[in-house]
Amino acid sequence: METETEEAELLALAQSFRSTLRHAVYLSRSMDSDGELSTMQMSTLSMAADAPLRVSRVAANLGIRVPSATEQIIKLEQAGLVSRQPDPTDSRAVLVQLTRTGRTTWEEVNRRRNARIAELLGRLDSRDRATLAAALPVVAQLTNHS
Amino acid sequence: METETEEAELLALAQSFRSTLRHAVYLSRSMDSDGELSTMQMSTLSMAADAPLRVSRVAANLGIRVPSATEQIIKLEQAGLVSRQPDPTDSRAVLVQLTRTGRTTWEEVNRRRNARIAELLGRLDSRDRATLAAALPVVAQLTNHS
DNA sequence: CGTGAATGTTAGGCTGCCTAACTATGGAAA
DNA sequence: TTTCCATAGTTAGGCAGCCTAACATTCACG
Repeated sequence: METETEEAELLALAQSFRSTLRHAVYLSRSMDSDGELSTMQMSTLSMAADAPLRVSRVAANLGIRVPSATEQIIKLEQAGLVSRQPDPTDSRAVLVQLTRTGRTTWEEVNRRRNARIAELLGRLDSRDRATLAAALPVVAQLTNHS
Repeated sequence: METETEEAELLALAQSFRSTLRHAVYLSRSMDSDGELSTMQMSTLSMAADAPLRVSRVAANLGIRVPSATEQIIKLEQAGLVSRQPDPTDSRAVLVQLTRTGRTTWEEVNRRRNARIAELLGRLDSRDRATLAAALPVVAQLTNHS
């Protein structure tokens, strides 16, 4: 029964994957705990850095509900990183956009976090780095499909 | 300047890695939202499944503070999945161990979540699966070193 | 002994998510 | 035009999970 061993291998991989997922979450949390801005807030700024967007778009991209997005956006607004303007083409909607301070802060935090991760990755030998790099798009594929 | 391009590549990889990390967290959150048990609670059960252990060990392994671990453990206790016994060798300490219900529940939830991830992984072609499998230990290495 | 370290628990607070209920605008159909 | 439903967002209230500070108990050592 070829399919049975395949199934077993798949389950074994799934278990390793889940375990690694925990590690990843752990790592992500430790990134957040520099106190600056949460990963979610950084993601929000990233989106707005490309172009102004609606609250509902932010919520969808973050995978959270609209009221939760509103909450986060209001915090970013109070921190002066983001502004909320009514959408001229639809006055029900609100456009979230980066302020100048928001952009510079975002760039700087981004730089710092990239450097921190780069430092971690730098400890790997180049073979491991290549392995990791190859796997990143696969993970992206996994989450996009679901 | 060879080292400069290396540095730039490392930063680029770091950026991709951070982005993928977000995806991973997203995926992990969606796993949790089946309502059953949180990933952290499952991890706690996993530890206790091996052998009874102290609250402080649970906290250390989960990367949280002792009071937070106490909180989670009490919830697991109230759910009947875990029992708290004073450590016979040190009556300050508390040993967390699985109840019979705890073990069967843990096994079943584990099975279900493995199956869910396996189903996701099954959609990948075998080449991508191999790439992913190769990268898992690298990620583990990353988080252990930090 | 007695004093400082170690182990947990309790109390109180914060963040981030949720649902339900509401306001206001848009759009289409009578 | 007017009515009515859908869409966009906010407000209110609640819950989970983390934190620090303060505490009780036990241990271990001088």
